[in-house]
Amino acid sequence: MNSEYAIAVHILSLLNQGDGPYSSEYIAGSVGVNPVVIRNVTGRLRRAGLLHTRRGVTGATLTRRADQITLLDVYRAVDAPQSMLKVHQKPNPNCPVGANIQCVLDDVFVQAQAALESRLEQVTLAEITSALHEKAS
Amino acid sequence: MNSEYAIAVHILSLLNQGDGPYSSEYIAGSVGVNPVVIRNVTGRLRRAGLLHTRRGVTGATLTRRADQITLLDVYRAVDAPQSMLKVHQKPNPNCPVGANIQCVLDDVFVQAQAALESRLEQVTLAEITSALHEKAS
DNA sequence: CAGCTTGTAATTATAATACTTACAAGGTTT
DNA sequence: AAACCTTGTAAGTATTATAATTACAAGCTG
Repeated sequence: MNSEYAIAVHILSLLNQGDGPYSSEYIAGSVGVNPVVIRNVTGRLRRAGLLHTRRGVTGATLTRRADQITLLDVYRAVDAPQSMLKVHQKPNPNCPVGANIQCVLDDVFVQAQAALESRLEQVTLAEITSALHEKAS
Repeated sequence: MNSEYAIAVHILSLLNQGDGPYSSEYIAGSVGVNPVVIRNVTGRLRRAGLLHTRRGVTGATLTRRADQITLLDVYRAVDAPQSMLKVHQKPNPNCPVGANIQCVLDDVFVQAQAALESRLEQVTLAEITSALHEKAS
């Protein structure tokens, strides 16, 4: 898991403040990374339909209200893995355990991942913004 | 996340078959990694109190029944991260969003992680063994 | 004692992640 | 139109994480 997910939420939180437009360079300053990283992440968010950008013109805008964007939407937008729990790659197919462990583990890992994603689905960008305001005051 | 967790479950599943003792080299053959990797993981499992090994003597044995070992026990035994979702490291403290995003995100990530772990807690080693037998038949 | 085992430190190899440079494509301003 | 911005992307480098391996001390057993 890389940190693009956290960066994506950070970007959307900024956009949701409203007083834009924000250039990729400005956002990069807030996030603490190179502007190219911002442009790559906004690219994914755009392809996922969460925001709108135009080549050559400064700023990005959300395509829908913040209470209509869940953290699961964001998770799926970035290149997040199917399951964060990794199965080992080379079990011995000649061993009764080795032959089937990947399949059995994958079942469990998918269920655990679903539980995690279900929790992310319950949090909206609007709630993140609220929490940020609360911390700031 | 590394694959030590999957390897740990694999090891415990082997031990739960009963017809041991299994040397680290034998286990390595089933898992598909170097014997040293097995010895490192069994070391963590031993320190977590899940199995018993002795220097110089072949084999490892479970310290309790398989239905008393959950996948969460195993997860905590290996060096699994507090949260699998990573917060970005260098947000700008002079920006209202950057100053608080880590804290807000961490709250959410901890909750999501708890949901995942709760699911792991519901699965026992005994159930993994059952699933393996079912697949094998 | 000889020959095995496990435990652990240290090293190397490989892969994942992060960072940066470079530049084309497109818009805006004068 | 020209100068100067912006975003989108590809490509290359640096850094870090992970995996694999070597080496050997500590310990058991016959």
